[in-house]
Amino acid sequence: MESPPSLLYCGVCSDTADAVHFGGLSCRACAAFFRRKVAGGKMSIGRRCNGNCKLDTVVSRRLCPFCRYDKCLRIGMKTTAVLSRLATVKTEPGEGTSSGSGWAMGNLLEQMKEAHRNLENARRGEFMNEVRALPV
DNA sequence: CGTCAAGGCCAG
DNA sequence: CTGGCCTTGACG
Ligand SMILES: [Zn+2]
Repeated sequence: MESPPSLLYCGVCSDTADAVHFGGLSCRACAAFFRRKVAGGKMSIGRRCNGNCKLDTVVSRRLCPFCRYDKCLRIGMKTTAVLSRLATVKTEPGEGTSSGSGWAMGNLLEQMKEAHRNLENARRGEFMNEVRALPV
């Protein structure tokens, strides 16, 4: 089948995504980046942006590795999905509110706040990492 | 059995 | 470090 590439677009760089990754629309690049950042915990960012960088293109996204990570969480990607395919956007156990996924509902804000909370934790961890990652 | 998503490894 | 392709696993 000539699978039409027009359907999924990366919410981070607007690149063509072949599928949804970690609960968020992302291209392989962003997915791999996210996974390596979370799963591996490696990568030296060494960038202290306030998160006001405008990541909209395939070029601006690579300028700020942290901003990309920031946007990744905002588009719906969650670190909990890394190393676990059974953690994406699914009806989380415990929430039996009729029908409806965790998203697109009243708890949408909850998800957004959760992502933002992760950002604070991530930024803090990144800050310590970049400070300690200083060579000599 | 088929499809979708994640993980791993490779190349630039 | 970034982007991509391939492979494997799980779920439907
Ligand atoms: Zn992307």
